[in-house]
Order: sequence, then C-alpha cells, then structure tokens
Amino acid sequence: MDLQSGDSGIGSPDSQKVPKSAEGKSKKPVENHLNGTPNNVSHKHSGHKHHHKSSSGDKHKDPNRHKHDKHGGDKPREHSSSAEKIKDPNRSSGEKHSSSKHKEHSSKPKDPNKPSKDHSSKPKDGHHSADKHKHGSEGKHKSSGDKHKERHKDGSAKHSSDKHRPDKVRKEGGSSSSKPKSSGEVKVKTEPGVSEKGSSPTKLVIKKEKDGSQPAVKKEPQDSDDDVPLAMRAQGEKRAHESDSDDEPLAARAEKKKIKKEKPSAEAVARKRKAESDDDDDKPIAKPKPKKKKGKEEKATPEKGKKKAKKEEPEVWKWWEEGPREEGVKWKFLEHKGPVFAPAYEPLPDSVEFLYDGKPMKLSEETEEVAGFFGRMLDHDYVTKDAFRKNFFHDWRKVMTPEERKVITNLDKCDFRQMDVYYKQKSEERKAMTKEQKQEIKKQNEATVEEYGFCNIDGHKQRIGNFKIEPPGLFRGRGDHPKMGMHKKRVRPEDVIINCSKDSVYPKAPPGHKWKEVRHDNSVTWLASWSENIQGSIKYVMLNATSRLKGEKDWMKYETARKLHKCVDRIRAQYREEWKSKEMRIRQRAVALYFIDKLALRAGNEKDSDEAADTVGCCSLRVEHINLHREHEGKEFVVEFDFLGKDSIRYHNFVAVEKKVFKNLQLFKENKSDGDDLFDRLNTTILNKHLQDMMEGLTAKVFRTYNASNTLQQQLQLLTNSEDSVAAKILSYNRANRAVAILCNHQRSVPKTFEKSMSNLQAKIDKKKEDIKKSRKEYKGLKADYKHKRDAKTAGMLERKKKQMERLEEQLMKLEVQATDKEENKEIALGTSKLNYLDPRISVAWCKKWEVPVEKIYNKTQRDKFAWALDMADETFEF
DNA sequence: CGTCAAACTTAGGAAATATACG
DNA sequence: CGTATATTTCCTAAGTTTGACG
Repeated sequence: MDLQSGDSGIGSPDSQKVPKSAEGKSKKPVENHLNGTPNNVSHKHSGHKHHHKSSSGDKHKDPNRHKHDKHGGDKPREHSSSAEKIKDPNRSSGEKHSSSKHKEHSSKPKDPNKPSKDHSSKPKDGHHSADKHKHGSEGKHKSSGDKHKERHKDGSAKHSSDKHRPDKVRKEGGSSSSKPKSSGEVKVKTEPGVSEKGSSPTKLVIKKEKDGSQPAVKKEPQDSDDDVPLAMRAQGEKRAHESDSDDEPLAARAEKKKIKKEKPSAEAVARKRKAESDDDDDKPIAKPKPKKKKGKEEKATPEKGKKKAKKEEPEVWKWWEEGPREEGVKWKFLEHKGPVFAPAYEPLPDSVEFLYDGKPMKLSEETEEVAGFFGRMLDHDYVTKDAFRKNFFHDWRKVMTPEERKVITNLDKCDFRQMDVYYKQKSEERKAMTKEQKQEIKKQNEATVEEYGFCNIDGHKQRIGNFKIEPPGLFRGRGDHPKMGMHKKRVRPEDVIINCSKDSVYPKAPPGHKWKEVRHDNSVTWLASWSENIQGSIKYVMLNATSRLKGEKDWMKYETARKLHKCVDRIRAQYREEWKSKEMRIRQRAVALYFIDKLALRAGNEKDSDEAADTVGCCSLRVEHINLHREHEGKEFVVEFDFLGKDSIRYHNFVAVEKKVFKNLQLFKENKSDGDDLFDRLNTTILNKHLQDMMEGLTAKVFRTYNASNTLQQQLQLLTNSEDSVAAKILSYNRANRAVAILCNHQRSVPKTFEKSMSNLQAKIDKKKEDIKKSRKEYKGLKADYKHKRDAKTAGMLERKKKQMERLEEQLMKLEVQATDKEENKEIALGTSKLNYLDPRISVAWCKKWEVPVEKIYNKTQRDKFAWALDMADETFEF
C-alpha cells in the first residue's frame, strides 16, 4: 500500500482560548507524520455492529463522565494559539516517500514516516469549537446509572470491588466543585478558512520564515545496517571489551539475548564487591567534595586514576563502557543509610489559636497538625472546592480525639486564619534570615545529603534520587481528583521496607523504631519502599538519573526506539492493511495504533473513576472525546479530539485522517453514546501484546519516544542554517524541541510574570534600537569629520565607533531572537521532552556538528544525566 | 482473560537558587 | 548590594508495562 501522502493535518489544536475556566490547558498538539493516504477505500465493513465491550463491562462507564472540569485545580490553562506557529512539526517531509513505505521492512529509510502533515494551524482566530463537549460541563449526558459509591473509605486502601466497573458512574456531578466549569467553552469553531496552513508538507514552520517547504529531511545516510551505534564504536577502542563482538551495542546485546555476562563484567563485579567493603576507592566515587556540585566538572579520566590531586573531582564512572549486567539482576551489592524521615511536627505556640465557632479551642497535637495543613493553604484555590473540603474534614475528624470530634462537626465553623498567618510569618522569617544563617542551613543540608544521599552499589558510590520520605500533608491530586484534600499520613519507620545486600551494613531505623522489613531483593532497583495511604500504591526510594541503573535503562529505551525506526514502515503498512480487517478488534487495534503513531497519544490504561480524575489515553478514549467532521476548514475527514490526558492536561486537536480511518471511526461510534468506549474491543494489554509480536521490546510508549526523537532529528536538519550565529542556531534547536513538545502535548501554564517579562524584554530591545540609532548617527558624524581632517586620531575613533555599532547590532539580534523564542514558548514546556523523549545523542551530535557548546542545550544536571551520550556520540550519530 | 499489584517512567508546578538588574 | 527575574531543583502525582494469580 502505499500511502500516499495525504495530508493530514494537524489541526492545530485548538488552542484557542478557552475560557479559562473551563478546561484546563489545552493546547494544541500536532500530529506527526503519516499522512494519509488517499485511497479511499471503503472498507468493508465487517463487523460492525455493536460492540459491546463485553467483558468487563465496564466499559460503560458512566455516562456522566464528563465532568471533568479540568483540573480542578485551579488553573486551567489554556492556551491558544500558539500552536499555530508551528505547524507541523513533525514529520516532515520525509515522508514523502510514501511509497516507499511499503515495503515492509524497513530499510531504514530514514524517514519513515511521516508524511505530511502539516496542518495548518489554525486559525487564527480560532477558537474552535471545542466546546462541544466540553468536558467540563456537566451536562451532557445522562447519568444513568449511577451508582455512586461512596467513597469514603478512608483512604485506606483501595477497596475493591465494588468499584468495578459497570457503571461506575462517575460521581455525579453535582457536587461540588464541579462548579461548572464554566461551561465549556464554547468556542465557536472557527471557520475554516483561515489561515494559513501551509500546505507544505510538513515542516514546521514556525511562523516566519522557515517553512520550508521542502520536504526535507533527508537523511540519507542511513546506515545500513550497521547500526552499530557509533558510540559504541568509538568507545570500543578504549574499552576492551573486545571480546564480545562489539558490534552490537550493548544495548542491543542486552536486549536480545541476555548474553552471557562477559568476563569483564564479571570480574569487574568481583572487584567491586570487594572494593565495597573498604570503600570504594576504586571506583570512583565521588567523594564528598567540598564544593559540591558546582565545582566539579568532572570528567576525569576513565581510569581511576587516583588523582588524588583532589580538587578535581573524582571522576565519574563511565559505566557505559562496562559490559552488560546479568539480566534480571540489578545489583550484587547494595548498601545505604536508609531514607530520611520528615521532621517531627512542631506544635504551634499558644499564641496561635484555632477558633471553632468563634471561640478559641486548644487542639490535640495530631488534630492541630492536620488542621495546620489546611490552615496553611487557606489562600489556595482548592480550599474552596467541595470535594477538597469534604475529604479533608472527613479525614481530619478521624485523627481527632473523641472530645474534639464531638465539638467539631462543621468545617464552616472552623477558623484557621491565625495558623495561616503564623505559617506565612514563619516563611517570611526564613526568607529574612541572614546570610550566615542561610549558610548554616545549607551546610546542614549538604551534610544530610552526604550521609543519606548516596549508596554504594556494586562498589560505586551513586546518588540516590529521593532519599527523603514524603512528608504528611493534604493530598492534592491533579485535575478533578476525587480524593483531593484527603490526609496523607506521616510515614513511620515501621511502614518502611528496606532493600539492601545481606552482607551490607544495614541502615539503622531511627532510635526507638524498627523497619517494617529488611529484604535483599536484587531483582529490583529500589532501596526502600512504603505504601501510601491515599491510593494504596507503593512509593520507592530509587537512584538518581545519573546512576548506572537509570542511565543504562534510559539508553536502552532509545535503542529500542531506534530499532522501531528500522521497522516502522512494516508496522505502518500492516496497520493500514488492518483498517480493512473483517474483525472489529483488529480494526480497532489498527486505528488506535495509527493514533498512537501519528499523534503520539499515550496508551491509555483504564482507570477507576473513584480513585482518580477522569482522564484518558488512546485505548480509553470514549465516544464523546472524538467528533467527526466530514469537512473542516477545507479539509476532508477531520477528527476532532478533545479530552483530558495525563495530569488532566487537555488535548484538543483537529486532525485530517484518511478516509478509511474516518469510516472506521464512524463505525466504532455507531450505536454508542457518550460514556461508551470508542475502542470497546481493545485495551492496552491487547495492544501491547500485539506490538510485542511485531517487534521485540515494542510497546505503545516506544512510539512516543521514537516519534519524538525522530521529529527532533528531522527538524534540526530542516531548521539549522550553517551561516547562522550560535544564538540563531540555538533558536532553531529550541524550535525543533518545541515541535516535539507540541507533538507530545507538553504544556505549561503561562508563567505568572510572562507578560511583564515580555514587556521588559521589549523595552530592552527598544532601548537597544535607540542606542544603535544614536551610534549610527555619531558614526556618520565622525565619518564626515574624517573626510576633512583625515588624521589618525579620527580614523581611530571612526574605527572604534564602527565596532561599537556592530556590537550593538549583534546584541539587538540576540535580544530579538530571545524575544521570539520566549513568545513561542509561552505555554509550551520543553523540559519534559528534552528529559524523557529526545535521544540525547541527537542533540550532542548536533552540537558537535554545528559547534554549539553543549552547555547551551543542556545544563549541568542534564549533562550529568546524559553523560553517557555526551561521551559516546559524535557528530555522525544518527538516530 | 480480567484483576491486581509491583516497579519504574513521565509530568507539571512549587520552591529554592542563581543571575540579572538598577 | 538588595531586589526582580530567570533557571534549576525538588517534589510527588499520574502514567505505562509486566507478571502473578485464579
């Protein structure tokens, strides 16, 4: 099949403004590649019919679901347009080839995918409709069934059963909070036409210039198979591992078979093991260093050299040069000091009173503590939400003494204002501390980190990610969370399970306490765990991102994505073929996979509405989350997505799809109503199982990683101009990064000070322009002067003036670039994709190729996390 | 299969720091 | 230098994926 290009477009997401209240943020995502193909097809049909989800039934969730209101939180974000700017990032061209696709397999054509997209964005005006459904609003639907269960339970544990699915009903809306979110935004749809769009396939286009047009991306280089990671190769030299064939990247090796452990590693391990006991000196551990972070710069030579010279830092252990670990065994030796507990509660001074019904009332210590949690967030928005208040009050009463419980029966009669004032004052005091005091505290903290922040794992001293146990407080979930306001209890040593080597020095529980258990499970990476009382889930103390355990996994993640790169054409061809399948489950699976691939949607596990906010992902989309428009803004077969995804971030996007997909969606929606699952014959387990069959290690999220990294690589190629200054190149990088963030729908609320800081910047620009004007004038004057005098002194001045002018111009340009970047980034968060989806080797290679200092792209923490990539990638790296 | 739990990754906002500003 | 602003780090909620169980 070929697909041809199609177009697809992404619509821009809407973005448009939503009335704030309503929805949360929304932004506009983009789509990725692929395009559609024209074909028409009719598909057959088959089965359609009703679906019932059967099984579990649940599926029918309650209709009422909607309700979400966006996040309950406070702020909804919304955004608008922005997106527009970018048009389609992704996939750009590359695609064109559509035809190629077919083939199965992959050759690696680099571009696999993507096709066109483009989309234009929309409208300026925007506003599209969205509204429709609004999530927020209640409305809609029926409620039906409902059952609601009461949730209560205290949090403890989840209960079970009952909830089950059938009808769960989402709570009814009524209640509280819900306030209606403003009703949805109703936005009107915009009209078509609008704007731009580009048309071109792909490209992102960021507003202005660029755009390109070309298809771009070419990447031809493909490697042919060889894919040996370059990195590896390079490294290879130094390392000895020759033994194994090294061609394969470690990752690859590990991945596939487990491989034998090679000798090197074995011995290494052995070495470490013993080393540990005496401290590692052997390995590099970073010893404490005086300065602590900053100073170091590490790098260090690989060998352990003893560089005791000190000052420099120890070295950084290049774990990526070691042989693979035994599969399933996460460590051979693990020793640590245990987690740090939250500081004990400090009772309020007697001068701070709690008033009940206007009268002072002395509370017992625990009651006071919990009251304080509420009291210190008095000015926060959520204390006005019914669900929050209700959950809080319910849990608060549970910690009260019988007497208190008898008296305190109405939250509205409680006056926590003095507590609020007291805590605010304390925080002010903290801020006002002298430098010395702050230094002292800082020192204390560093000492704590030094003692508890590291562990010895297989002879290496590695940083722990979260060694502090979460302090008690009020649970604040994201979005319209049914449990917001519940009391998150204090974790005691008796709740904590310690995981460490049997032959290590066990951590000591705080005086007078004991651990819940000390176990020695080396098949997991956590050092300590406890179960929290809100959702009943387990929380873990794990290593920091710079550790080998985390780094190696991260590296493998990208290797898996690269592997997908090689066979994505085959997979795409297959799912397109399956759109015509006679079996409904196959068609649903194929359409869902198309969404995951093209739009980078998350898998979408089912979730219990009593336990969490109503958010969805691909497999859990419901009928009301999609609207079909046979024609929208000049495009045919447009699917409008409008739902709340992870963290209750709104995903609103108009996407032109191929006719077959459109027809299938109509089929899937037939005879269903809001609240019913769109893909009633599919769930993430089924999907992942299928993916696993197509490629080892393939799961739904690999598509996000793959499409994100691939988009970055393509966009960098498309947007980088060799003649640009470093600043301009960085802008290009940020735009490429932005295209990915839009694809993945990574939003952020507009910083509170955004407007102000934008106008400050503009003022600076204006001033700079003024300076330039002045400088130019002076230059001209000097020049005239020089014509007369022709003396050396004037010549010198002239020269200097000229230099000054140039300097100013350059500064101006930099400022303007900065302004552009800032504006385009207003409501888009680049950090998430940079940290979790973009293969760092792509960025490193780009930096090397264009001579952009990597520090401009990655800060210290990021460089530490991606040390493996910095070390192994050269400018020829190709994802 | 469907469920449940475990283990780990991904995510945005808040708090803490660093840096720029005046 | 003190303050305003920008950037980084912290924090922990919310996802994904897998395996055990019945």
